[in-house]
Amino acid sequence: MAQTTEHASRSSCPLACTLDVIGDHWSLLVIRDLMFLGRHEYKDMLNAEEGISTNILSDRLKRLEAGGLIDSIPHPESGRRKLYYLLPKGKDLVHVLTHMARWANQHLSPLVRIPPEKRALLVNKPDKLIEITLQQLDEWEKQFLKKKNKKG
Amino acid sequence: MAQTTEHASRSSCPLACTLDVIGDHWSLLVIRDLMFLGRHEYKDMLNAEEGISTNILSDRLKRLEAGGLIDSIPHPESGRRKLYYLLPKGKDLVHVLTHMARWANQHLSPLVRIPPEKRALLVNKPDKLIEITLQQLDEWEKQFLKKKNKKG
DNA sequence: TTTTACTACTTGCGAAATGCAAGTAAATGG
DNA sequence: CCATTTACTTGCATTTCGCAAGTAGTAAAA
Repeated sequence: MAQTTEHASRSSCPLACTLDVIGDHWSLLVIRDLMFLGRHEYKDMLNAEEGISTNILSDRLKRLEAGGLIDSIPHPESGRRKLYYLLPKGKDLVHVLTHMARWANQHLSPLVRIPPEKRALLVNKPDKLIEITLQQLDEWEKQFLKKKNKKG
Repeated sequence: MAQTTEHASRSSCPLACTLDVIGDHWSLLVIRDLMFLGRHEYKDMLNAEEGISTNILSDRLKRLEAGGLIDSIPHPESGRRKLYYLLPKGKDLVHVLTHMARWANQHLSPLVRIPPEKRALLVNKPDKLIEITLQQLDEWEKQFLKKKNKKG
């Protein structure tokens, strides 16, 4: 149960404790990449439109790994590549992220672009969207983690 | 629709846009204070156990105000005091925060202290907890904002 | 009335985090 | 073998945060 951030909290408030783990700009974007966008490699996350720096990406992956939210395996096709994936602790943030996306759709909409089918689900059936998301993560795992029951 | 953070996003992703507004450690704690803990004054937030600095608190209040999430009025009893409160845009973050609290309860529980009645609601009836929270905010507003329909 | 205390900030400066761009080591691919 | 890819690491400038003192306005106490 490592406390992985420089804001080692003096608080026992649940929200403060959560923010100690994921309360910075970049950590949640990394989790977003893994959860919704199928970005499992360092270079994929690095090339996302938000423009994270290499040192920050590396640092955040380390922290999330240390906190038990993500893990990684060597890529099955290449020894120089690496695949990151969400552990259950990380997956359980799907509700937080989904409600954030709903909030953005409601309050920041001129800035936000969501594909229409996704937007429809997000607005009308958020639970269904969550379910679909988690299923897709399951399928990814079946494909890539099936050979080793590693922290599955 | 001001973009109030240094991370002016190059992204149209809803999550990235949300994190541009509230994706730092302190902003969500300010919103938590207003939403769940009845801390409506600067000095109350300053004295919370997380230990925010005066300049950061002042800065975050300004940003949240500029982003339309909160507003303030003079305290009815004293010209040197000030009351901050959530606008609808800020209140709509109740779902995000509630799910964060649930996540903490599930995954960070040795660190987290939640009063038993609240924990029961959080775990079993989160929607009820949200409803109660919003009602309490309504009542606060009826008491303090009733004299001026100010951005109510 | 004057003095003291409270309130919401502001400020100066050191510490910490972030961002940029170049560099490095290991594993391919040609 | 050389060139490219991949996942980082590093040096340094910039930005943000944290600490503590300071400020201006509004009471409250003497």
